[in-house]
Amino acid sequence: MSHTPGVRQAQKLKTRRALLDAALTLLEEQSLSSLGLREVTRAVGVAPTAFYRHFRCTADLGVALVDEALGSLHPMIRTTVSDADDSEERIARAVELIARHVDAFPAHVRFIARERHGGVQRVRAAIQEQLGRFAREVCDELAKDPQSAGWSADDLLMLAHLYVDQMLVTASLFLEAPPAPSAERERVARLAARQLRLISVGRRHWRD
Amino acid sequence: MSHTPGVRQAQKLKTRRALLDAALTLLEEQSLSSLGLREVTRAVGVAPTAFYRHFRCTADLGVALVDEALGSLHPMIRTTVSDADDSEERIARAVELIARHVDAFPAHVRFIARERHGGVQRVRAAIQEQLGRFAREVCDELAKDPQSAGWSADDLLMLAHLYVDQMLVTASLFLEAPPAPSAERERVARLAARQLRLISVGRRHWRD
DNA sequence: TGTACATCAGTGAACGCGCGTTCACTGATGTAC
DNA sequence: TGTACATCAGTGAACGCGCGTTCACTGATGTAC
Repeated sequence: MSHTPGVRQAQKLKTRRALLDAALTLLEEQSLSSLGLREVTRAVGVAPTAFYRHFRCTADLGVALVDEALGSLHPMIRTTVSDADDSEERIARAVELIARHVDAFPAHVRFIARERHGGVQRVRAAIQEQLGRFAREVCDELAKDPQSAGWSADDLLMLAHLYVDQMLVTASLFLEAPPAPSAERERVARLAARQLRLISVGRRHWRD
Repeated sequence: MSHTPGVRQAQKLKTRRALLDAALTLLEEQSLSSLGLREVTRAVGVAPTAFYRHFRCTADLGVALVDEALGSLHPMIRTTVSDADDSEERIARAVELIARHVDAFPAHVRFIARERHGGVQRVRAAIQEQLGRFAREVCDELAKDPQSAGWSADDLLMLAHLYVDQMLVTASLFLEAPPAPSAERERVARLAARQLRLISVGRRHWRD
């Protein structure tokens, strides 16, 4: 039981952070299943064997990255969806929120998009589980809306999955577009907004 | 100019097929960026150097796989969408078509889902291009429908992308569900049907 | 506060292994006459 | 049809290299008294 944080533990966490950050950078141009342990330690500037003080293998590191990356996506998706009512203005704001998140955490977004269907089973499972939790949370959010009166729990969850998938599709489109003020980016934003709007229209007339 | 097919060319094509098939099998449990040339030739039973008679590297092989895999997806998506009108029955049939396609070409579907955002740039680009062509084709199909009267070309393309993405999401859900008659599979089918229905409802009331 | 011992994050040498690529080759298939 | 030569898909040895993992280690940090 150490009450003080401890210099040693602080240094260990710092190295761990450096390993995670280096991995995330390396993963912008390859998949986790080809990421080498030596690559990561080389990028950080520690001996290869230091890796084992933090992770048993690169797959373990991948699982840790999932938690980090989806931890940062979490509030974004939540806000986007609770904003996902009908008004044109609110939809535009939601899309802008996604765009900003992609700008702020491009490596996280890329990692999740890439490894969601990637070659490392445990990482895929971790992502699926987290996205499932998101969908259930979005579902709860939607349930509060008076517009959801008469909807079965099953139908609300269906809609929640549609929103979550749509967020990811949009995020990955922003990822490929040039960053700040570009025509391509505007195009993606307008596309995403109209797709969200179409889903909202479907939602409004679902029980007609 | 050889008028006869030629024993030699036939044998070459046979080896090429074997390489592609072996790669596709190996890619069910890893990503293209970690697929080794020696792995593939070992699985086929030829010398590693034989690989170079067919492809310059595994990325080239990947691009060849994209064309094959999306060639087989092509008619499926087309039929699905041209069926995507309102009736409950037609939507159910479209979903069943997707399910059957996943059963028939699971490795193709997995490959596309995995490499769409995977670590090999040229393969990603090839997939994006093909999916773009699909969307435009679907767009043409939608344009024929009287329901599309008053839709701008842009809005139709937006809807087409929504359908194409939705097809892929659904296909990849079927991929993870146990195959023939399972409760999980039925659950996925019903979910997909309701999502398609919600999109159809949105489409019908788009111009309200 | 000072001392003696324990912990443990990071080291560096060593290992066996499979990788991608090169090269000169072989021998069946194809072609010209 | 038969012969002589060209083509080229697949071979097998060899290469240098970076990989993941093991091990005994070092020395700063932490702990007990």
